Amino acid sequence: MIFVIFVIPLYYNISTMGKCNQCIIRHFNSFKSLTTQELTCISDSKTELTFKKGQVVFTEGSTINGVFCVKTGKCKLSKLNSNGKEQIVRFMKGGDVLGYRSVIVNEPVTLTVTALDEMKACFIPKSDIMEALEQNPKFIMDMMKTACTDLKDANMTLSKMAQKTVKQRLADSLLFLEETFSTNNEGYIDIQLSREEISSIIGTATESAIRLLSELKKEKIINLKGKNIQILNSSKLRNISEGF
Amino acid sequence: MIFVIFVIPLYYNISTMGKCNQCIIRHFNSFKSLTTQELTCISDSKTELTFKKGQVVFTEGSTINGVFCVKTGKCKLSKLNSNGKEQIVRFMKGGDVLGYRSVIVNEPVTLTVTALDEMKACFIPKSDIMEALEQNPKFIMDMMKTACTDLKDANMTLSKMAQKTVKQRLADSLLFLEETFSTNNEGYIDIQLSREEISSIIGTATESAIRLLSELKKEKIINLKGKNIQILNSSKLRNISEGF
DNA sequence: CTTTTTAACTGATAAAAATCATTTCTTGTA
DNA sequence: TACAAGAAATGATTTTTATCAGTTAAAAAG
Repeated sequence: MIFVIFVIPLYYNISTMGKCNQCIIRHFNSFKSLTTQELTCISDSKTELTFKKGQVVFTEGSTINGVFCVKTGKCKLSKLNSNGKEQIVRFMKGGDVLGYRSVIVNEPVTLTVTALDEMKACFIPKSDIMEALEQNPKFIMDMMKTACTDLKDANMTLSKMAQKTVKQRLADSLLFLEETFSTNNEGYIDIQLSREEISSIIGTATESAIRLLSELKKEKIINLKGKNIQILNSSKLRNISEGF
Repeated sequence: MIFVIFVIPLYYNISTMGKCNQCIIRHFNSFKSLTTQELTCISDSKTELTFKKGQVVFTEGSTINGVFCVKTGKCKLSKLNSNGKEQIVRFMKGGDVLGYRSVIVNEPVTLTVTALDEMKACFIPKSDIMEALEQNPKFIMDMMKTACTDLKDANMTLSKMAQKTVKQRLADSLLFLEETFSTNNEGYIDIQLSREEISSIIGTATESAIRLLSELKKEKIINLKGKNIQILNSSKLRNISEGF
């Protein structure tokens, strides 16, 4: 049903919408539970931001005073390790809410967020979010469910990371990326990542990631064109991921 | 302040306490936010359970109709991978609440829980939990914070798993186990794990875990006596964990 | 108290992955 | 358009880790 709502107004220019009330994106996240009054209140205090590709939204350890509701574009959430290597923990796209954990627990953020393409997001002050959480039981329940789902995903990823080989993890990540970001009209996964970033998802050396991508290409399981990746044989990829 | 409450009634036999009102454990989790009335209600419908070492509380994929509030003992939360190997995702002990994610999202559980020693827990029916969540804003906020903290920990673990070597992960895990379960009067970490379980935490072959434990023993960084592990030099262990 | 079973350990070897070195390709810029 | 800088790719080598095989030690069963 949500999709119907989305499909109809595609010809809108989302980025110029000023009122939360009219924002389609909210139907994809917990903000759908907010009342008209709450949305109006947020509309008045929110800031619309645009991040360029590679621009950092916030850095691990910093204090943020609100959440970012992603409207368009994509970003990566990563952690810098003691050896200086980046580990990508998850991706976010339109509809996702950035920084809610930090706001709710009232702690600095623990992840660094970097835009992967031109990304537009609304910054909503902490006070508005906290007030809505306190006043609106449906809203807090929805946020809670988001947190729980994120937790489940994190545990799943953890278990995969720990037990799969690099090749299995790469196969798994490619399938995940296609599922999350779909494909463009040429059939390529609709996200542009450097080889280094791919290696940061699967937690391996960049050279290893490159080598394995080339292998998969040679085996005609994927197709590579610059940073574009196309999955040619997803069932084979699934088999690799499962270790067959 | 919470600790004061705990220290005084240590001579109670916790396991025979019938009333949630009088239960000390709740001061360590979200149940501290429940009203007397809510606690009384839960008291009436809860079941007190005892699990033997090795006993399974619930299995991945099953549907549970309530949460388990752990009173004493320890358990492991794990996931079975396609290759048949277990991955331990986290541990729980007295004060922790098991299964809340499943109850809130209304989905089957995604982890298997197994007791690691004699474990006592109260089973609280879903209806009681959901009612309290809906009625008591402080309670849902506390649960939310728990979920957020669990999420942060899961992301941290994920990043560690992905970027550290097996030896680094082992060092890290030993420090974590000591921090979480403290040491007994002989100085050993107060949890008994098989070598296979240790390898399931760090995601490696059992033989590798054994070999690295022996190495650490030879280097006088740890001491081993059967399943008991004592950390002799935690700063060296920290250095290993950080890759120095 | 033995026997049986299971877990812990050790060595040898194979496989996987990281590192280092170098080349080729892209991309942005003068 | 040419050039420099960075990214991607590839080969050679080393290190790490898994697997296999076998021994020893500990725990459970009779």
